[in-house]
Formats: sequence, C-alpha cells, structure tokens
Amino acid sequence: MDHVLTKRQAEILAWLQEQMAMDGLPPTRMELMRAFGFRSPNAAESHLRTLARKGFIELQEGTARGIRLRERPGLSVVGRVAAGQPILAEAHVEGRYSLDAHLFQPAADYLLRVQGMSMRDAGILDGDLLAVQRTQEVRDGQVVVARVDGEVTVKRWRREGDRVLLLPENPDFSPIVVDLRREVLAIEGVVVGLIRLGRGI
Amino acid sequence: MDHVLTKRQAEILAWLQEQMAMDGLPPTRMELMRAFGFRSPNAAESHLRTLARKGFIELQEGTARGIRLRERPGLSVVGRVAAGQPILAEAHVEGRYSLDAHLFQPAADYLLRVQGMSMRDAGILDGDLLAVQRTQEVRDGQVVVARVDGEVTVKRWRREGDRVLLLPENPDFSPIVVDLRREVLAIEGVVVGLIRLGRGI
DNA sequence: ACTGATACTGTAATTTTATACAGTATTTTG
DNA sequence: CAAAATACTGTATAAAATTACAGTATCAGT
Repeated sequence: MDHVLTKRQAEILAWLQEQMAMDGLPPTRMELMRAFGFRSPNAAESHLRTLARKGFIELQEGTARGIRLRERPGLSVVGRVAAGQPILAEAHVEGRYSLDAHLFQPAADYLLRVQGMSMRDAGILDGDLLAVQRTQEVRDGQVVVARVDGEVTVKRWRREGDRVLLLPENPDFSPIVVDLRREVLAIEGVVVGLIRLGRGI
Repeated sequence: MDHVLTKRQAEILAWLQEQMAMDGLPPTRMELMRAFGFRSPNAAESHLRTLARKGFIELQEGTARGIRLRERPGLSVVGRVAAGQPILAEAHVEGRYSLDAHLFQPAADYLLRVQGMSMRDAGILDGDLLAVQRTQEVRDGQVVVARVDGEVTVKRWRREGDRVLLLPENPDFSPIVVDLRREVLAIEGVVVGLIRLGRGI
C-alpha cells in the first residue's frame, strides 16, 4: 500500500527530479502548479504531502522550496553475491557512491566489487569497482557479468554456436565453458566502466 | 581585478558550496546572515551580489533561494602535456567529467589521461583516467605523477637517500633513476583513483 | 590625501511562498 | 456498497524571503 506511487504521483516525482537536476533548485508550489496546469497551489501542496508521506521526498516546513529528494542519486555497490540470489538484493549492497550513472556510456545500473584476480591482465584487479549495465545484449570480446551455477563471475565473453566461453585474463585461471543445451547461463550485464579508489593506488 | 576573491568572499563561497551540497538547497540571506553572525540581511545580500558580479554564482532575482553556483562541479581531464608546460594549462585540458572530486579520498584535483603501458601490471592501462591529488607529500610505494626533464610520467615512487627511483610496473620498461643533487624532479601529484570508460572494457 | 572597494549595521516595504480551510468529482479498496 | 484515498478548484493569510535605501568604518591603491 505504501511506497507505491500512482501514475500521477510518479509523474510529479519525475518532474521534481528533472527540475531539481536542471534548475539546481527545488520548485515552489506555484511552479509545480503551473507546470501541471493546476489552478490551485493546494493541488501541488497535497501531491507533495503524499510523496512525503510515502517516503519519496522530505518536506522542510516553514522553508521556501524546502523539498528534498529521499532517493539519493548515485549507484549501489554490490559486494559478494550469494549463490542463486538476485544480484541487486539488499543484502549484497555494500554502500552507495554519489556518482552519475551517465558518466558511463551506456549508463551504468550498479557497481560490482571485483573479487579475485582472474581478470588481472585486462587491468581489472581485486577490489576494483566495475560499472555494470543490466542488459542481455553482449558481443564477443566484451567483459560481462554472468552467472553460472548460481555463482556470479566476471569474464570476457565469446560465443561459439551453442557453447559460450567465459575467458579469464590471467594464465593462472582456466576458461569456463558453458553448453547452453545443458546448462543455464544468465547474463547480469556488461561492464561499461571501472573505478579504483585509494591513495597511491 | 575581476575573478579574484578576497579572503572573506572566498569564505562565503566555500560556505555556500558546502551548504548546498549538504542541504541540497541554497540558503536564504537570513541563513547566510546567521551563519556568519551578521546583524543585517543586507550584509549577506551584498556579498552575494559581489560573488555574482565576479562570476562565481548566479542570482535569480525575485526567487527565494535563487542562488546557483557557476563553477560547474567536476574534474578537468588533462591529456598530453607538452614538455616543460604546467600540467593544468588550458591547452592540455581535453574536457571535463561531471564527477565529484570527493568520490576519491583524498579528493582529486584533476584527471590525467594515461599514455603508454609502463604501469600495465599495476592495472593502469593506456587511455585510463587517473584521478590525481596535487600534493608534494608522497610515500614510498605510492603511484605518483612526476616530471623529469619537463616530461610528465606516471610511476611508482621510491626514495633512497638522495636518489629517487621511479619504477614502472612492466618488465618491458626500465626504472628512471633521478639524482636529486644533479637533476630536478617535480611532483605533480599522487594518484588517488582510476577510471576506465567504455562498453565491454 | 583622495577615491573606490570592502565589509558591514539598521530599517522597512514588497514580493514570494507555504499552508490552512472549505469544497467537488472520481477512483480505489475493504 | 460504504469509506477512504485520489485529484483536484478556489480563497485567504501568515510567514519567509528578497531587496531597496540610508548609513558607518576600514583598507588598498593612485
């Protein structure tokens, strides 16, 4: 019941987000009223109250333009993913970086913390953050986030008919060969960027 | 004369930036007044006018909290640096990414486009962007941006008395040995992060 | 020494903005 | 089907906020 927006409320919220990104300033009730063609500022007021009650925004009372978005813009960092569990489950989210998803091209949907050195020679090291776009469209040679036997892995993708080769970039590791006729392979996304943090690297 | 801030004006601007980042809302004249202990809102008003005149902020008249920061937040990307030239010279700036400098810890001052593969085994590849903090304080083992004979280079730092070793991380390259008694070595900063962009990596 | 810029105090008018109250019509939910 | 929630109109008012005007003191540069 709660935390679910009606179509209209979603429109208002989307406009708020766009407006605040563009203007750098939350709108007034009057501005919201004009944007949607209301004839009463109270229409705007009650929509804002509803969005606040449902937890999508925060209203600072007695404050001009006192509207704050609750959903902080940014990307979630996904850490160790338990076998079989969805990758974006709350339990896997380590934190959040205030980073514009559109820095990457195409835009990233989440950040995945790299575990292990299997992609070392591609310059992807243990602890790095990979920006991942959720998509099923992958091409040969791209680095993908895939799931084999419930386990999440980062490898370079190569398809050969009914076989998919998931290639590591480190001679100490062996390629994973998946026979699509017998095994299930889920693509969790394509890597669209990499971030490494830390003084001195 | 223009574009130069007095100490007080710089304080005000810094407070504005901090406040807007924290609150997500520009302050009113009253809030600015209280924060600095002024007894007149006009003190705030005239400071804002000055900052606007000097081009650091934009004031939307007739608008509550109508303050916008002019300095676009983000980091400059420095490309190929000509020998002997200052690293942040306009000519070297390839572009700009809307990326929060404080994503890195410590905060980055600029991004440097990596040229060559001399740091390959440290996971730093040709074309990568290095987030660099301008500082002279470097410790052994840190990856630094240094300048030897006017040429900018990225290497791992090791000091041995009057000698500095700039170590590549690729067996195909040789260390650079700088004798501080005879040669000049300038430190352009410490690497505090790395970004790689591109679908498929 | 003069001039202009800086850095404020103090007061007050005007506009902007939030927000309360009283309604109506429609849709959703128990 | 009744009750509650949604999605508004319309009016009004108090509070918040901008902004003008009139000053004073200090400091930097010519």
